[in-house]
Amino acid sequence: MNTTSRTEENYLKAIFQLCERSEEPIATNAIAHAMKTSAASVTDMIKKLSKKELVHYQKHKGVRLTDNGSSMATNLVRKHRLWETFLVNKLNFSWEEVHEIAEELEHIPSKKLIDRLDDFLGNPKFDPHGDPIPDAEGNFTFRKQISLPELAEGAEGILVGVQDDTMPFLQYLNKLNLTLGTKIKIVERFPYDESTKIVINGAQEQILTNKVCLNLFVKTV
Amino acid sequence: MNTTSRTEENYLKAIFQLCERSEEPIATNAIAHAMKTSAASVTDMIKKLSKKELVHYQKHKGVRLTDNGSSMATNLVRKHRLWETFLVNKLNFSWEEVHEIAEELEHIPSKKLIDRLDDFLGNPKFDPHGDPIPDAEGNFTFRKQISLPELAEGAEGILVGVQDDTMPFLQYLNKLNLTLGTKIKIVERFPYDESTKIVINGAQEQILTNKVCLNLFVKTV
DNA sequence: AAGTATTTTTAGACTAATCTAAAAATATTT
DNA sequence: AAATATTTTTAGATTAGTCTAAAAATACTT
Repeated sequence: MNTTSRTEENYLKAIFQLCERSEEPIATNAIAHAMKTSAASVTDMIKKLSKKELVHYQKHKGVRLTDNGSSMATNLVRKHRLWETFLVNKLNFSWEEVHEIAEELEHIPSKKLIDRLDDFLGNPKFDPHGDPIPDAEGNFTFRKQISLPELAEGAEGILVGVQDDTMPFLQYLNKLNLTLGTKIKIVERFPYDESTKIVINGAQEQILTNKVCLNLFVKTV
Repeated sequence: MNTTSRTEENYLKAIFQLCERSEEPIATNAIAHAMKTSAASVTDMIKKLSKKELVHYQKHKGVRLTDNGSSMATNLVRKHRLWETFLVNKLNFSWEEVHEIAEELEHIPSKKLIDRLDDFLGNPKFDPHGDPIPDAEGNFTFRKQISLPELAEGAEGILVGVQDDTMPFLQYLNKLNLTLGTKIKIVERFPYDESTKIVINGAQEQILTNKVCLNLFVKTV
């Protein structure tokens, strides 16, 4: 059987996401933490993925995705983000509700399905959290974006993405009226507590903590 | 854990479908055949479902769904048929392609998802094969329909459903231009080989075998 | 009603994914 | 560089779902 189980897919996706943040091989423990499982289980699975040539692996040296593993993971990301877009744009879900459901939908296997869905949605390049959606060949669209702390005092930007896409953060942004496409102007920075005063859509003033600012991506206008 | 696995769901659905055709308890072998597995596996699973009170079961006496089991199965049918409708109506799949993909999609757990999908599709009452879609409470819409052999010679009907929804049959119907909504007139029956001559949409003449006729449902106009 | 055939259940083994606990390897500290 | 701490791997057990083969129960025939 040369098929890939749901569990294997989840490991591949977790490794892919850890790879994005580091050049180094990924540690067993890091994967165990991401997958909420034990290091022993990770070792077992790594051996299995290695046998299938989806990861490069040497004992005690951590793990990297092979080209094959990487393209499988990219395809999962594509499916995840397209389904999220469907849920928000067509079924009127809000951006913080969709992650969990998309975790399930991303494992539906048909390529034809996902390509038809892509067309149905108008071949979107970014998902409801501003993350890029790879195309059928695995190419990501890059956007020149900067995090809010990089935006100069007095400058303006459009909110185009978030770093953290978990429920609590997205719900907090909802409360602040911060949705994708919102215009943000940096009014003043307060070194004392690293907070930032912004104006939202030229109207509403707001103080943001540094933690929030680090999780917001804007493009300059 | 009071959750229901994918495998358990598939057994429930198979039993539900067997129940539709008989008043008698369902035999272990019948389930084994439907699930393409061994009788031994079925016995194991039946015990498990029985412990969860999803089926009534006595050794050697066959199996029936409990109210609980029945409503879970109905919900699976609802999900299956709504997804099929989505695939055909929104993603332009043809009616013979959708069964396999819907077998996967029906296991996605969110109730909110399926109710939103239902609304998005305009709360359809029948799927692309003419089968009724139960509502969120599990109620089926019944339609007065008869199979083609019940339609009198000279009478007309509109094709509203098929008994067999497997690929080969549906593809055969495609070749004959027989799709849901087609007008069928019985021209003449030939007792010699039990075949039937029909006219499709008042234009195309066609001979159908009894096997095909038995699988077609029409409503009279 | 006795014997045969069929169906169903039990028994025991297998695989995938997981766990805990212990052993081995690597990294850090003094 | 030795001692300690951490990380990773191994070993052995567990669970869900499956299998085959044999035993038990039921059904069919004559």
